[in-house]
Amino acid sequence: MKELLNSLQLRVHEKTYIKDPESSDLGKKIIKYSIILIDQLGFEAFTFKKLGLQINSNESSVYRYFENKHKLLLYLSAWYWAWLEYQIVLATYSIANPAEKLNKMIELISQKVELDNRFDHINEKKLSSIVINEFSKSFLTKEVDQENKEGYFSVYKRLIGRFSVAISDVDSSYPFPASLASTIVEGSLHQRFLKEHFPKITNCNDKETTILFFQDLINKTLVQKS
Amino acid sequence: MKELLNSLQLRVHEKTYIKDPESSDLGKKIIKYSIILIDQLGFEAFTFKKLGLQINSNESSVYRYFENKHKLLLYLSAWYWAWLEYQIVLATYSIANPAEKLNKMIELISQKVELDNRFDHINEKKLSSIVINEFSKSFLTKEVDQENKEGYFSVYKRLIGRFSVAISDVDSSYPFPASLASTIVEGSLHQRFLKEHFPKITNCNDKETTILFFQDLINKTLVQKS
DNA sequence: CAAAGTATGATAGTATTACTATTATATTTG
DNA sequence: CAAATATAATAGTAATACTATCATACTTTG
Repeated sequence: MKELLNSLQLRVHEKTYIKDPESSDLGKKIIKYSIILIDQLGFEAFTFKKLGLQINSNESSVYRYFENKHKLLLYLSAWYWAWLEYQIVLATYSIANPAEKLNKMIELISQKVELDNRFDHINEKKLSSIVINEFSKSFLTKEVDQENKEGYFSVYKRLIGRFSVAISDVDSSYPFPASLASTIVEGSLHQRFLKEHFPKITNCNDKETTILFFQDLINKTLVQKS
Repeated sequence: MKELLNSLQLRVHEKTYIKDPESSDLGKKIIKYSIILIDQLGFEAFTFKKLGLQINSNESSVYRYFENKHKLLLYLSAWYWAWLEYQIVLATYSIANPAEKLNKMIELISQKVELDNRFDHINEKKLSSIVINEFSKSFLTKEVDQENKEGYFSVYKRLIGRFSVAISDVDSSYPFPASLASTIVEGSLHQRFLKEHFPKITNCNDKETTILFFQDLINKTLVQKS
């Protein structure tokens, strides 16, 4: 089992890249240092030129992997959501009780991310910061409908779908499972942002409170079948 | 009363602008057409050059009012939140029952915006679209802490504070009033975005359902004092 | 092992953006 | 009418977001 996990590779929608970054050393370097640089500089100040400089490679070489930095952000986000989905599926697979399962899912999505050494070139902690700070920018665009149609957000939507199903499994009569699911997923990012930058408009101040807030929310909102 | 309202002018943090756009015809034209253009092109493709062209003025003239388009977005957002706050305060001032008051607040923040003809040069419908699509970009930056310290987000935070107080007025024992408040305000924007672009991950499909979703959420989450 | 193919690097070039600076002109005010 | 102020026009700069071309190095395969 552990060996299986060690050779794991997450599949990301192949339209996000021109050449698969997992297919070469340079590609992996691009991923590794783009995560470091975007986290450090922010998405706006990040450029392929700076990335090329950082990895002792060339701007033009980066362009052979990704069309532009927006597509790179789509790639990184998709990877993150796929990674989280994987964790969630694995950790909740064997939980039979629907309420317990949903609570576990909320814990996994709200908690502080820890490094996953199965993926050497990806710093999941920094990547989760990027998702918190930049993911919204990947869909708040004029091209969102076209890109959605082309499937760039399918992993993200599938994850929300899983929450939606888990919600309905707890309370099949609840009328807004999808909205509650998307509110929790988006909200978990937002509360973690507020914790860092606008502490006065959140009560979440550590790992525990963020989880408790959302668990309390669903436990009160949903009526458990007994 | 009506006359009073007609001469109304909302105050926006004076650091967002170099010269107050309300103080001249050109300034009002800049506001009016920046709303139209940002809504049309999206924030990324919007430039002061295009705006100058649109209003038969000059790029350099626009720069005399706003340092850059980011500050303009801060201005427009602050105006929107001040406007919404005003509506909410006015509409709920006389409601004594806390639960009824909070429900009304949620209605006002979740509903589709209608034109307010007291402000001739501002199209509130388009402005609300801008807030839905672009507001997050105004704080998801590396400069957020500095700008927050300088007060650019104070109206937004004050509005969330009002929700937080209203929540505690309904249920003083509820442990996460600020988080619930920020989740509702952010969520109301997010659900309206999803309704347009990701309908599969929301149950909100019209004005009513968005309001009902959030009202249902607080009515179940909060224990009313009876 | 040589030829061909592929990946990367280096350099140059373009259009656009996000400004700043300067000067000219028009309008307002004292 | 003079002075002050607002706006317009033009030019210029550095950076961005690419595209194109060519050279070179490394890899595969016949």
